[in-house]
Amino acid sequence: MLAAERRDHLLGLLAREGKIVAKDVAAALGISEDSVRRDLRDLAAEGLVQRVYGGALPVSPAVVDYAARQTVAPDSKRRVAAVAAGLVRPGSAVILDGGTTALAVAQALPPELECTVITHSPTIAVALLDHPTAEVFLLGGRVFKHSAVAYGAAAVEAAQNVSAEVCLIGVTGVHPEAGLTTGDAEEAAMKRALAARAADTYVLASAEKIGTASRYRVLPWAEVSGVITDAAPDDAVVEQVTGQGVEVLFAG
Amino acid sequence: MLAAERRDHLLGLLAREGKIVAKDVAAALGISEDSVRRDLRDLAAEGLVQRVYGGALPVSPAVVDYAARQTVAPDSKRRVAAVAAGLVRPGSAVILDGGTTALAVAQALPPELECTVITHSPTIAVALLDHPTAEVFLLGGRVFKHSAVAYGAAAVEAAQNVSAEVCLIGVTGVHPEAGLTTGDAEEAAMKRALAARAADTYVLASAEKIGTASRYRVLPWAEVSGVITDAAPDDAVVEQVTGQGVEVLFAG
DNA sequence: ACATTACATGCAGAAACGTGCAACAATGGG
DNA sequence: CCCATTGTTGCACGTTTCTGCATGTAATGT
Repeated sequence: MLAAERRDHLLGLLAREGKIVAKDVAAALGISEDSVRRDLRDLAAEGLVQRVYGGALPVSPAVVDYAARQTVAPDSKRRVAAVAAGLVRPGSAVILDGGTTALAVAQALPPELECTVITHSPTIAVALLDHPTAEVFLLGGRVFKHSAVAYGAAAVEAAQNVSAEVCLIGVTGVHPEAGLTTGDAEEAAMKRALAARAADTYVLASAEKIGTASRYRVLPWAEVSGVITDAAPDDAVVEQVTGQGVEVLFAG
Repeated sequence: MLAAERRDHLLGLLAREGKIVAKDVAAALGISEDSVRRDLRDLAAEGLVQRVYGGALPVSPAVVDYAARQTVAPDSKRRVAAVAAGLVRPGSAVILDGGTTALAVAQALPPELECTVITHSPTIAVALLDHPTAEVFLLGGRVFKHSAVAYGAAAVEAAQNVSAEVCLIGVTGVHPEAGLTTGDAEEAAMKRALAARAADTYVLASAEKIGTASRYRVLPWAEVSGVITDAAPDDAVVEQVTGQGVEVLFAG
């Protein structure tokens, strides 16, 4: 990340959020707090920001848009997302399904991680515009409002032209016998197409989905490499899944 | 690799990614960092790039700031967008290019209007999730951070499978002789592919773009149905354009 | 009052920079 | 055809700039 670029980023952040917290920015960008402080000092010298203890504020505190606040995912989702993000190796490609947990994964990708993200979710594509190094490949198709992702024939066809090391998919049901399930047939087909293009498929399964099943099957256990969940390790259902030869990663 | 070719490559890269890192470009092209630095120095002398430590940035980094994308468009853009939205007939399909003005068009579509929106901008796709009736078809491809749209070979290919009544495109230059121009060759090709799939092509041209030209031509006037602008009707350039047989719609 | 956090300063390693120089290719007379 | 000139490219060198860590100090909060 270029120094000048970082300064632009700070100004954009200030315009968007109305304030800058040095510590948070440093963590978000993966740089030291010293650099942020130096940048803020310089920007303040140019009169572009107002330096305050702990960060900076806009010079004219009048016009602040708090509307565009990014909503923060709940803790459980964030923990699952953090583990999932850890599966993405530098230089590799990852297929990201839609849904809020997958979005959390995108936001959890370390800023310095160079990787390719393949997704059929425009929401995730937009979220990753902020990411300094991630390359995004968007799978097109008809966009469905309720799930906010592209699927259907065109999207499935587009998926045939990509491949990746890892695929991270979200489902509505995770059941020992039924496997992974979801509530819509087209959606199931799309997820299946995505999983087929990756060497390993991991499922993002927050605790409340464990043990439930929906109408349409996405994948049988045989085609799943692992499940990432925040459920308890001694959960009966989880143990049954483990018995199917599926790796279970716990996001404690 | 020719020197001039290299310079074009740098300008394209800057338009696509929003930044140039000297070290990375040198590695990617297999040339020395010195050559890249020399090119950047020359381009900066011509005012085409802004030289910074480690690479270069666009001359006006504010033009496509992601923060600005999210906030409300200025009045002039909103007026242009309103006129453009009026071109979309109920039940018809419209191809929407990327950019802030096109986003404003998406936001200006009346909620009760049933239409199909075809776009290569994930930002617009997300914005239209709110729209109750609009059907969105997303064109996939590699997503470029700086312009926040998908283009490249895959996106152009995806565009071949759609068609629409109207195409609304944004450009960086609108010039009587040069026609419509933009700063990146790939981007120009994408816009061209979009325009080719619609019966009528209209250009979103806020006043400041009138009379300017960039390096790469998108379309000649013969292939443009009309221009939507907030420039003055008696503007000399506008009158020249009208003389080319192009309809000019004023967003007063 | 005390612990915690933020800050400034100094320092060292790393990275980027500019300059000069030599090798090389292209152009243009002679 | 040959040679000189010009311009470009990559390398080597010393210099400047940046960055993160460590230290000590100031500000804040409990």
